[in-house]
Amino acid sequence: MTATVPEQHPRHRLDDLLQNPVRFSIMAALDRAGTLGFKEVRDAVEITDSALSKQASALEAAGYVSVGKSFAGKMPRTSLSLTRQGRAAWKAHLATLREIAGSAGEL
Amino acid sequence: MTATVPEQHPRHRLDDLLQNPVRFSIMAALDRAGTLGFKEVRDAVEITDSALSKQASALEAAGYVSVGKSFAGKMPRTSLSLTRQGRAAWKAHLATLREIAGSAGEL
DNA sequence: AAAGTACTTGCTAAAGTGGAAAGTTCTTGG
DNA sequence: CCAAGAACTTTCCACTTTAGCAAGTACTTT
Repeated sequence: MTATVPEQHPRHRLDDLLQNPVRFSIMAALDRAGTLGFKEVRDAVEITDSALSKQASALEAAGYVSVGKSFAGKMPRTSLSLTRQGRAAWKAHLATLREIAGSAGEL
Repeated sequence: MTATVPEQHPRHRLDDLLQNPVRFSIMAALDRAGTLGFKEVRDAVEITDSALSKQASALEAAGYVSVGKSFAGKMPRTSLSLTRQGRAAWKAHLATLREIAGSAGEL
């Protein structure tokens, strides 16, 4: 016979990092846009520089977003984009949300 | 001319209460099932009695779920179900999530 | 030299959680 | 009648997360 693995609620598969609405929104914005500048994300998600800086660092540390430093003329430009891993985590998270909510046209 | 209301990120419309994965899962379970007993929810969502009791109270206080006390024989039975308001909040929350994630087949 | 741009970091205070354990109110077994 | 359970509830508490503000860094512009 095949051993039955104790089913766990899909909730346990939700990504802790993506639970937070700010990070969720950042990821969503990047997923849509591909790459965005610091200010663009800040304005799109409507948060303070401080908050974005912190959350972006958290996402970077997790390997979900890559932070690129370049220059626009002489001024520094920080651009954000999803890493392959980040995109995968994002899709998995959405799939889990759907699973919990009941995939049927609901969500 | 018509005054332009400063657009706000849909994130601001996410329901704080439904942000929490446990409460999110409880709501999802009740939305699907209609009514569930305390133990059923506890087992479905995989949480401790303590946690469910607390979160259920929070949802009740918010007017999202109605907690019914009845008897199964002589033993008390607590049953939970969504209130009209709770169902509305649930749908709105999902709609906002979809909006942020990018409604296109994504989520 | 002073001010500004683009971020980053330190600090703090408030909130949100969960687990363990004790408490409630009944019911049932000995 | 008393000890045990069942079905929750509440208290206590330790921890984690976050936001916001203020200060700091590294340049550039006036």
